[in-house]
Amino acid sequence: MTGSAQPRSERLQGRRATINDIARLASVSKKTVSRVINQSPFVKEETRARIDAVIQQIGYIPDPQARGLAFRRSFLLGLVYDNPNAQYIVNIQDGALDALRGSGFELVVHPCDRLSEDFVPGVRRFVERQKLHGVIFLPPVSEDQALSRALQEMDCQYVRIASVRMDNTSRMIVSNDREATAEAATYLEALGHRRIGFIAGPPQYRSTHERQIGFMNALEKRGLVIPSELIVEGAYSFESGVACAEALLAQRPRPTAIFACNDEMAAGVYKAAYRLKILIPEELSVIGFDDSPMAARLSPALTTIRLPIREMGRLAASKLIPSNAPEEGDTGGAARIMLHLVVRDSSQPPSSPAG
Amino acid sequence: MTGSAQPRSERLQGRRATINDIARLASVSKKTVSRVINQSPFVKEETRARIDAVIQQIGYIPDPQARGLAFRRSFLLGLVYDNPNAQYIVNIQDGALDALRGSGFELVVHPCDRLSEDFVPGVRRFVERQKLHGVIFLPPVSEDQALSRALQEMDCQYVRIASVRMDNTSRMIVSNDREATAEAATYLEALGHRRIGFIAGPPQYRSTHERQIGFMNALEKRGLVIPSELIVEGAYSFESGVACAEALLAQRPRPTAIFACNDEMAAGVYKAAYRLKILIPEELSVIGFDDSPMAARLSPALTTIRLPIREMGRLAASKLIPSNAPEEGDTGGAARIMLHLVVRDSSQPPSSPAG
DNA sequence: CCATTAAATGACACCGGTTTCTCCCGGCTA
DNA sequence: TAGCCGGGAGAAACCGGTGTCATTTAATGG
Repeated sequence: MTGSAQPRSERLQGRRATINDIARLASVSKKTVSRVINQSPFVKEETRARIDAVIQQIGYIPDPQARGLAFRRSFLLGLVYDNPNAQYIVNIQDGALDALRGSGFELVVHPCDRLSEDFVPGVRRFVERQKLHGVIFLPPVSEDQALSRALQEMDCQYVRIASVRMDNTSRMIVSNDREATAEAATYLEALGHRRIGFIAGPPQYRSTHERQIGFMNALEKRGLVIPSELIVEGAYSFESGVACAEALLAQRPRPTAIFACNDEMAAGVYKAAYRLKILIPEELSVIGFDDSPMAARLSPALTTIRLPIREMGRLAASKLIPSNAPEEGDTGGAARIMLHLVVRDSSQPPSSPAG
Repeated sequence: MTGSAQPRSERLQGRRATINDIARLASVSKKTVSRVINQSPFVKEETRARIDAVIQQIGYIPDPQARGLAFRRSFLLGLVYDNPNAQYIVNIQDGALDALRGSGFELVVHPCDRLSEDFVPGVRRFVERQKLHGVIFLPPVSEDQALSRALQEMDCQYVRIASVRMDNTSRMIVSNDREATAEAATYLEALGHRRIGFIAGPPQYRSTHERQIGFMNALEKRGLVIPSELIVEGAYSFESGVACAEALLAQRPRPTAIFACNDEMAAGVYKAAYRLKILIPEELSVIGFDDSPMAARLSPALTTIRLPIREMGRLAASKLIPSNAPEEGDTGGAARIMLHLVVRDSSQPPSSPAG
């Protein structure tokens, strides 16, 4: 009895089970097992059941490397981003991973430097070496034209997350930055603000223009034009936010509200106000953009435009993996993400309305 | 002439070059090319040079999937973390990717839920399916005993990032939380603070105990014992920070300083102080822990203990990849990370020293 | 009942590498 | 000169799957 123990795992000592083991145990060829794994319709129900049973019993999991080798494609998705944005990446990531759960795909992260000489070749190497199943590009890489061209000839599907549609062919997750900033502008105007400072982003980002256009147009519609001295250009960084806010707050009459094109810069506004002993929101209303984790943690909590980052990541990933039920709102090409203003404690009517 | 053009890329039309192409072009067997790729010493210098030349010229890159299949191991590193900590993960990640650059390894991220039934099996599946070359565990997963046991039998090297040494065998990146909080405590005491509130973390984290012990011991050494009503237990979350701070600030006499065991909760202290119209730092000094991106963006900028997260990620990854020059400070087993207090604007001597 | 056809399955090569084993060759020893 | 040794290189099998195509089986028609 002792020698012939271990009835089940014949010859499978410690080794991971392979497709051959399953084939042998189910008395079929490995090809048929392969058919079952890949859900081929040409397998008799009875055979499929038998094979499935063996797979279950053994706890067999096909090797993604071997599968990928044969498929000439991996089961990896790439997430490509440029360093500076660091803050929200984890959320995109978690959203994407949400969509990937149970799909057999994994997410490989790949930061890069868009200004480097090696930017496009680097991304290209990454995609080709790993034979990625798909790639998600975050802004600002998602807006890069050179990369866009390189991708055309690379036989790799990808999704871009950006604030404007790039072309009609590729898949995108587009946010309606214009309408969102319009909403913020309308809100401020309705509160009674007339002297409003605007801190824009750096010109190389598409979102910069979108946000500014939406904001200004909405104000103009309500008969308000912001003088150019109240529009300053930031760099989407905290430090630039401080500097821009100081410039704005040095003017007389002082603006009663400042809209910053992202939360980082809005935090900079807080800092400047703190230094100048200007109270938020009593003497200055502040609105940001992103609803980054920090927004709700500032005191007072920042009124901002919510970017449903996680949801966007989820959508992007789900566009890249084969799935039976297409995501709701998935029109095949671009998916529009609706942004909205989240009113918190950093905004209120001006104490002494101008005009 | 027209027909026989394209002199170089014989038969290699659009296809990616393989080891066979290199072998053919260099007039050697594929095995010899493989030897060159893997830096085998048994290749004549002349042969190696010829092969290298062809590789360069063609721009050949070995396929990691095929290589992995033969090696029974992938060229992927896993980064396993539990969701809630989201904030600093990107930094660990970028640090790790720093170390991976050019190594041929890639990083696969894998969030998980430590409280789920499927936690250990899930991580196990991840590691085994992908045949990971190595894994990095972040706290609190890095402290999990069940996972630790499961890993023993899994033939996969891993590094744990944590605040205490777990055992002597496995590789770790350990931070000296005790000494760091001791430094903060000493600093506060030296400023003249006598009534100091302490917001601890949740008991299931090892770091919670470490930080508390270090803090309290240092104060005791200087003859100061914090009464139990000034020690409250938070959950490492913003909301818990608010609640704990409100509890502390409701006491009379009010504490003149509060140490929160992470920056999230410190931001909560800011919030509570803001609501109660208590000025930081004039009426209340606040110290946090982590030096998260938010710390410097709060107003006033938060005095906190800097966790060199990025550096820790870099170290962890470099411990997992084969490298000629071992990292400095790499003693093979655990690497100690030194933390230090970063004094910013949220701390100053109390306005009316107690005692 | 056999021919015809579609469904179901299997044999074998292949994906792009590595490992194992064998062979060849030149130099050294006996 | 035979015999041994070890560096250098190649042939063939293998890693664990999939593609192609042929073959078997079952279902249908005449």
